Amino acid sequence: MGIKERRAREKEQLRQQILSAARELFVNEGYENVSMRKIANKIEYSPTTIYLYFKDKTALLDSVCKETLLNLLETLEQLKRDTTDPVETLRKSGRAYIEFGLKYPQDYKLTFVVRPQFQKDLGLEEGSVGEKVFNYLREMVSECIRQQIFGQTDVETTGQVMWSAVHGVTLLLIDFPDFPWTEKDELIDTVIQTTIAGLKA
Amino acid sequence: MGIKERRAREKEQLRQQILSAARELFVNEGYENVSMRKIANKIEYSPTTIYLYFKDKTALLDSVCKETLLNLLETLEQLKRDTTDPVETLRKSGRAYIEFGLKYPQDYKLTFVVRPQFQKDLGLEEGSVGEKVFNYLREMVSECIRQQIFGQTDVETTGQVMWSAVHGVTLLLIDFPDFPWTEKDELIDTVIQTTIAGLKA
DNA sequence: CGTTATAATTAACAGTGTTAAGTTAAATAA
DNA sequence: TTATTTAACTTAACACTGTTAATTATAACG
Repeated sequence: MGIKERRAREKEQLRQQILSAARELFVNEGYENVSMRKIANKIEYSPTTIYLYFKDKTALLDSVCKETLLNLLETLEQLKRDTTDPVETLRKSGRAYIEFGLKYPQDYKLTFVVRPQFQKDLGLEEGSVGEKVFNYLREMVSECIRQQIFGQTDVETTGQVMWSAVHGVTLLLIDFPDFPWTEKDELIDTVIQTTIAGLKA
Repeated sequence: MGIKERRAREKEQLRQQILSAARELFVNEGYENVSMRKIANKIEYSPTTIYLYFKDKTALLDSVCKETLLNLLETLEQLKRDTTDPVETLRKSGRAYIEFGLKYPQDYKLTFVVRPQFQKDLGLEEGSVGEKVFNYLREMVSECIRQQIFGQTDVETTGQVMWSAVHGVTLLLIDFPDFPWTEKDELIDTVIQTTIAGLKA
């Protein structure tokens, strides 16, 4: 019965091929400017073949974003293993999050800005990768609160405040590259430190 | 020579008619889901007539956004006139900014997220409305620093930190409406207060 | 009235996401 | 091996999109 397995493997391979072609095009040319025919051309299949593997264009986008989030999650969890002080972990995580966004700006925007617009019910639903990323944030914040480092005592609100700050500065740096920002690293540090200081107060 | 004036007036009137039809549709159905034909239908003209008044769809979008920003600017400046305490002004301005974004989410995203991506030279360039909004923020922050309320002494960085926070929470609330946020008003207040507290420290 | 300028329209092009029907190729059964 | 069934893929088509060029209607001027 190795035949079925081989075929399943081949199917999975083509699925991956479609996915990486889509990612490359989405990232380089923007979701709106990439047509199904363009993706099909790139992988040398007919446009309709894609529909045998993905329900529609937004499902394709969804899969691309999921991969990206898994990537971010891995980076963050590695970081937690390497640090013990909760505030320091939070600080480093904030930095890692922002740097991830700046390193893959298109992916970041696709995941946190474009996707929710097209699939309002998805993004942070139960069991999703997005939820896992926020759960990671919850844990870190929760540890800070447990050790009575923060004045603010609500885990949810505290996490959301932190997320707002890093999300905001990430997008501003991405979207207005020509704005006379304070030197990038300094700005990022100040955003994080200010927010943490505010939470301590 | 009153004829020419009347015709110019009529032209301007139709221009405004197009603009407000476009705004209404953009806001209610989203830029992507509004076709030129839909706008044309609404004003009972042929689609191509629009092109006699606006270069293309993005130019139409541009005009809509500019109006929106002017609106925001006016709201903010009114607010400054009504308040004396600089920190209080800053707090209220942050609130007004966020509420503005939540009231016109499409406009907000188009102006601060989508548009800069496609028209890199626009958005905050010299003389633009966007620049004026940030200048407003500069003034307020500057006053706080002058009165030695903030520990942070750099006007630019301080303004950028503040902007990051409000921009971030605005977009998160817009893009993830189903996420279990802390009660909206409380979250907004906490974001602003935390950031201000952090800047004071 | 006839002429000229201008405003608005019709028809068309090249492209989009997506579906239904048709074709090819490979695996199974006889 | 040959016939049949099943899965994979493609072709053709639909109803849209933004936009342009050519054309017609309308109003102002000499």
